[in-house]
Amino acid sequence: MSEPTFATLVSRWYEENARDLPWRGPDVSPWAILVSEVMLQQTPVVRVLPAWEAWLARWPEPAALAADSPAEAIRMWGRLGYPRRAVRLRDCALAIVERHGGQVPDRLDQLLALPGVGTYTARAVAAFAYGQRHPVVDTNVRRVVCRAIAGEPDAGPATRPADLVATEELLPVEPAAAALASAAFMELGAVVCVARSPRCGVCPVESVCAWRASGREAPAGPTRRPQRYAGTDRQVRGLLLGVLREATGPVPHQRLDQVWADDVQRSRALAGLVRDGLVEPVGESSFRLVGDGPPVPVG
DNA sequence: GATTCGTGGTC
DNA sequence: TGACCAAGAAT
Repeated sequence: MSEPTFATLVSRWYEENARDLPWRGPDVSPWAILVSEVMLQQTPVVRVLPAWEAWLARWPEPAALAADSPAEAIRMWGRLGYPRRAVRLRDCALAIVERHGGQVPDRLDQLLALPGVGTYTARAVAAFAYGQRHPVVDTNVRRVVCRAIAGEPDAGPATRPADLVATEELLPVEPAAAALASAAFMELGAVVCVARSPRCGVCPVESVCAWRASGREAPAGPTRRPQRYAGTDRQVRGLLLGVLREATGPVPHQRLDQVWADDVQRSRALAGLVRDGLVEPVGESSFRLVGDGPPVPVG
């Protein structure tokens, strides 16, 4: 008998220790999995849980969401952050209806062509919803592979093609086992091989970890610029959208003016929300979430 | 490739 | 307490 592979070690650990997340259930639809993946883009699991349940209770399939307004999608999105994802997810539902008869496609190229679906999400759906063999590399997998295999403290900020190659080489040949291994890598990175204080004492691959062997050196070089928030356009956008989200229908600009004193920055933020398809002008002096009521007369 | 894009929790 | 972080995508 040969030594168990890296994927086998992590998969065994996963089967004993995985969190009981609802989108991992046996009867979860590809649509529900797609929704979970989009919500989980940069948003912690604990905040996604209730939003995912509510979203699918209201829109159990793509056609239902496609038939509703962007405004309702934005409201249901709540405070998950990056609300453009809500609009894109609805655009995605429209595309699924128009291009694929309302069924989430199972081909990687078709998934990638959907709004709001990038390299990670397309592969995650293909693997977790359809059991295909694709490397699925998110920030967790990237960190696990960089540390345990390459022996490096951490990876760069974005997933690179090399990360996909390195991960693919770890996957079992059999597709279902490969999909399980991908979920296991993600879980390990999310729960054990975490960014700040990795729990090497309970790690299933501690004995073969290259980073561990090298003494767990800290990341080198200048740390990347921290993402500040206070005072940015993002904060102003969030404040503006908060008012529009709580309102029903158009809001006079005077009310929006109250959320931020700087006219220039406030106007820029509002224009950005309009450009991004989140907000639309109504008449000369009001704004609303896109589609939040009857169509705006043109001309 | 570097930026932009929310929100809230942790240490 | 403010820096850091959380299943990325689009430009």
